[in-house]
Amino acid sequence: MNLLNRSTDYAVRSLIFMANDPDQVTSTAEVEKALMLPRPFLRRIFQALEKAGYLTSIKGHRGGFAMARRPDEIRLFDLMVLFQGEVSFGDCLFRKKICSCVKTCPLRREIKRMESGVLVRLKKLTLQNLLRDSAGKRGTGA
Amino acid sequence: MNLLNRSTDYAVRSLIFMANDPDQVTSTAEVEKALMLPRPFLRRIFQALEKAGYLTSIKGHRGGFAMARRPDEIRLFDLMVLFQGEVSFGDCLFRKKICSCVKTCPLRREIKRMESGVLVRLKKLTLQNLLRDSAGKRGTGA
DNA sequence: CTTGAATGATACCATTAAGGTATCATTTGT
DNA sequence: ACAAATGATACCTTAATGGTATCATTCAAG
Repeated sequence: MNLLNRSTDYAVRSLIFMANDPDQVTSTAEVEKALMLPRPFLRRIFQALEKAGYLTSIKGHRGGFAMARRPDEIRLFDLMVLFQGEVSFGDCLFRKKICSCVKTCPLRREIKRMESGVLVRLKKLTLQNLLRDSAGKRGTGA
Repeated sequence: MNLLNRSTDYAVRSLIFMANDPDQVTSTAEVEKALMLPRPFLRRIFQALEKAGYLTSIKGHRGGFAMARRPDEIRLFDLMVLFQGEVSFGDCLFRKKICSCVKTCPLRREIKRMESGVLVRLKKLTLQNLLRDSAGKRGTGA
């Protein structure tokens, strides 16, 4: 199982990388090289980040992307929503409909309880928190 | 996202159902009828539960399955392992190999922290806990 | 004023896993 | 003997994920 999918994961890694030089313009090519992530995929991710307001894009020769928000304004939770949709552990599995017993289902109740614990943490966790630890210069980033 | 997949989910529902009459032999046909779950799929699930020691099977006409363990000995966590494999939030996504930075990756560290919170709960949670709440007779089970 | 390096927008593709079905053999109560 | 059950296993279908490709546009630099 994975809490994050690739898009989210790559987005976080890239943002950490870029946040080490917040004013610099970074091209997908650079990120590809530095983090060894596939460029076309990165492009799609960055475009999404741009649309969502995390990055600004600079077009043309020597273009690229630059941070549009401070790292403490970027929450992991929001990135997950962006790339994975609703974050939830307990989508009812009962034949795709909500089963009649949602309200009382003890199993779901427990699952939801665990979910909310994780959600609290995810919503608190910002890029800044991750940066603090990954300390320092542009290297492997993570 | 879902913490449980269908197999686990159906397994839990079925076990709850069966545990309401622990000594009775229950056929997949009955469970299909009562819980409206697809019989061939249930069969596969029950066979797995039997192999893993949760159920005993009675072959032949009027056969079926019976509980082989007490509900307080059946942990959700173990069912998940059985039907979903290792329970983990943070399988490294970095191109399928463990990336060089596993040890220090701040992202992974956080993910693992959340994971362990959930694992603690999952390992504590038994069928008995779920039964207590679902209270009573064989009905919709949940 | 052309060239090449970059993004914008989008369509396409391939693989895998999940969910589910089908089949044939065997067992066993009636 | 028959019907109703499991044992074992192979097969199928679909959707999501991860990733690629393409064409148009922008723009700095020579």
